[in-house]
Amino acid sequence: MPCLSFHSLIPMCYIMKIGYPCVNRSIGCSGSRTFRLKNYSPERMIETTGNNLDCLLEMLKYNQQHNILFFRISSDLVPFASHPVCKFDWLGHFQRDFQEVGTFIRVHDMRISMHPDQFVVINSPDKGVVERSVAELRYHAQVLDLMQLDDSAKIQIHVGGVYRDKQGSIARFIDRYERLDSSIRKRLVIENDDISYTLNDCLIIHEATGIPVLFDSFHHLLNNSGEPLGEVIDLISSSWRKDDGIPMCDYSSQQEGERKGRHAETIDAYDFKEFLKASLKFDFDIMLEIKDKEKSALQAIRIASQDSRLILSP
DNA sequence: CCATGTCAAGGTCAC
DNA sequence: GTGACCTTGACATGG
Repeated sequence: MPCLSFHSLIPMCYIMKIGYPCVNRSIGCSGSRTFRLKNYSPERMIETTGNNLDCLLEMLKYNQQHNILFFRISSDLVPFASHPVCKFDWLGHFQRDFQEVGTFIRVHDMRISMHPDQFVVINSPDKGVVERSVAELRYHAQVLDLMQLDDSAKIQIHVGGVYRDKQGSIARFIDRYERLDSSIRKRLVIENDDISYTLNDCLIIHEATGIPVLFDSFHHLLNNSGEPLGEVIDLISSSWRKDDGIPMCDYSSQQEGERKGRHAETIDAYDFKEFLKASLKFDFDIMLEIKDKEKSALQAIRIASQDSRLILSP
C-alpha cells in the first residue's frame, strides 16, 4: 500500500526507492572495468572482476550513506562471463565476494536491477543470437543468485526485434520465454522501448506469460499506442506479483537541443515533479536514466522527499 | 603522456 | 545494400 502522508509512519508502508545505473562519478573507482577479448586470460579476468566487485561494494556503501536504495549493477561486472573464451570458474573463485556484496544489499534493504544490453534478443529468428542471449541471461541470473538476492532483484530486457511481423515476433518471444530456466524466468521483466514495443504490447505479452512489465516513462513518451497512462497504470502494477517486489520504473527526460530520445545530462526538476504528480497512485522504485548519475539521484531524492510515497530515514 | 580510434554480441532507419 | 545510430566507459594503440 502507498504511504498516506509524508509524516505517517504506517506499518507496512512501502518506502519508494530511487537510484541510478551502474556508475558512480564521485568516488573515483570503476565497477565496470573490462579489457579486449584478445587480451583475455584467467589472470586478467581475476584482476578485473576483483576490482569491479570491490568497487561495487564501495558504490553501494556510498549509496547507503546517501539514502540511495536502488541500484543497477553493470553487466560488465564479470567481463566475458558468457563468452566461450571464459572457461574460468568465476562463480567458485568469487563466491565469498559475491556473498559479501549480497549481504550488504540485504542488510540495507536495497533494491537491485540489471539490464543486459542490446545484444540480448530472445525473439530473434537467428538461433545463434538466441543461444548467446540465453547464455548472457544465465550469467546475469548467476550474479544475482550468488549474492543470494530474492526474486525482487530483476533483470530487465526489451522484447526484441519486430522483423516486419510484430504478432509473429511477439509469439516467438512468448515461446522462447516459456522455455527459459526458472532461475532466469523468475527474474526477467520486459520494458517498453522507444521504437518498437509499446506498453500495450508488453501488457499483451504479460497476459500470455505472467512476465512483469517495467514501465519506462521516457520511452512511453516517445513510443506509445495511445494508451493513457492513467488507464494502464493499474495493469502495469498488477503485472508484478508479491515476490517480484513493487514495480520498477525507468525515468528520464529529453536533453534540450539534442536529438529526440537523447537522455538528459542532468535531472529536469520540473519534469520530475510533474512525473511524480502524474503517477501519484502508483507505488514504484524509480531508476533515473540520467547521465550525471548519482548527482541527479541525490536531487531526485530531495524532490521526492516532498512526496507522500517516500520517507527519508534519519 | 595524451589523443583518438576501437571494442563480442543486434536491430532499425535514413539514404 | 550500406552505414549511422543507439549508449558508453574505458581499453589500447600510435604519435
